[in-house]
Amino acid sequence: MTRQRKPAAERKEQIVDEAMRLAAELGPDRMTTQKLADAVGISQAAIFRHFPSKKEIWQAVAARIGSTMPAKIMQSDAPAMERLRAIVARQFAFIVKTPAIPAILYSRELHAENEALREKFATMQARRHALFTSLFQSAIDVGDLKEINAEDAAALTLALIQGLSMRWSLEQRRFDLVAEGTRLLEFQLSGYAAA
Amino acid sequence: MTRQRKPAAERKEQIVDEAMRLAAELGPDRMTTQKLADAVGISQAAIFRHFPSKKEIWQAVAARIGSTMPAKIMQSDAPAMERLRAIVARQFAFIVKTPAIPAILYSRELHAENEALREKFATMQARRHALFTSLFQSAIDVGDLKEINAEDAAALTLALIQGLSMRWSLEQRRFDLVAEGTRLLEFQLSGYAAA
DNA sequence: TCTTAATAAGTGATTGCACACTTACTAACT
DNA sequence: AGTTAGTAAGTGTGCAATCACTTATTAAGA
Repeated sequence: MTRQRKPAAERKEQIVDEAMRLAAELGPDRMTTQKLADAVGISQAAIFRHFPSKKEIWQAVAARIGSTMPAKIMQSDAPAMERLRAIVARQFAFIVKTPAIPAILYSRELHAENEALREKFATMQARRHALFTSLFQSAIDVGDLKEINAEDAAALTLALIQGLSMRWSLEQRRFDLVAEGTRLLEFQLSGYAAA
Repeated sequence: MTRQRKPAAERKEQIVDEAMRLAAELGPDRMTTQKLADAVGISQAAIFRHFPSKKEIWQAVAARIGSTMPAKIMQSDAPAMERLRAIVARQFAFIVKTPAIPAILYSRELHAENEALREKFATMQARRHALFTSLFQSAIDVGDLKEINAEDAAALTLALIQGLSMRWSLEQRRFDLVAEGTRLLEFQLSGYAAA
């Protein structure tokens, strides 16, 4: 076999790429180092030159997801609900572009044994809940929304995002996540408009 | 080892019981026939006297879940939103009593290779969506709710149930699913009340 | 500017373990 | 005595991880 050497940094990136693709395609538990090696185009043993264990590969994947996640900022002068819409839309679009996210995040198997992943998930969750709550609250404060419970509204929005993207992932991505997601968000928000 | 014989029917029930418990605890993919045998208190080989393959165990679990699922009927003279509340509450309560449900239903691994399960899931999903839609629609028709899109409201309610119970399952059932769920449903419905 | 030593990135073969499933035998009920 | 529910000890497979070894790339000394 003709060897195709690549610098380690590049190869590691490639391994992470393929790991994410395979995780989305087969499910995290069905991704073996052999399949991963085949996808990358190197031997199974070579995988372990770049990562000391399979677990480390998942850590790298988690790190990659974390680092490419769109930053949640936007020009702060836009109305709060516009910002919320933009954030949610961007979130859905990101998931569509990175289908490994629901596959990995919602996999019980990884959750059960990967402390770091569980931690990361909980933190993300809490941060988004706080962000959404503050957005709802400021929209209420300026009178754009009626007097609702901002925390509940935030929790409902989060459940919407998660429930929908999980179903999208399980149903082999058969429906248009962005369209369906933004449509349902629009519907949810229409109930809160100030009288 | 002292043998503890039991009639096959009883033993099969017990195996299904433990399979559900372990699936909820460890995730379906982490449930091995050895762990299952330990939990039941028989040898691993004995499992295969009662089920020809592991796949058949999952079929039996699916059948059990299907048969114990609460029927969705209620006295039809109650207001539609009361019926919806009752159905959703019962659904959450059932999940709490049967935590294997989200673990199995939302597992990619089983989804990927168990055609029957995927089918069942899709059918359940469609039926519930239709039921919820009709309930919302009749509440609108009698003037209990304002003129909203009943299909969207139903979809949002379903996403709420699924998103929340998945998170409850992943987070090791750390929060009170029934309380949180009914609270969020209440909140969702409050937006639709007729003016 | 050519050797040449050092290092980086690969390979095929193997190990050890966990798994689903099988086989040959055995004790308990009727 | 015959059937049934069990066991102990296997089999083969797939897996992550390791091993001894090879080839490509880089860099230093002449």
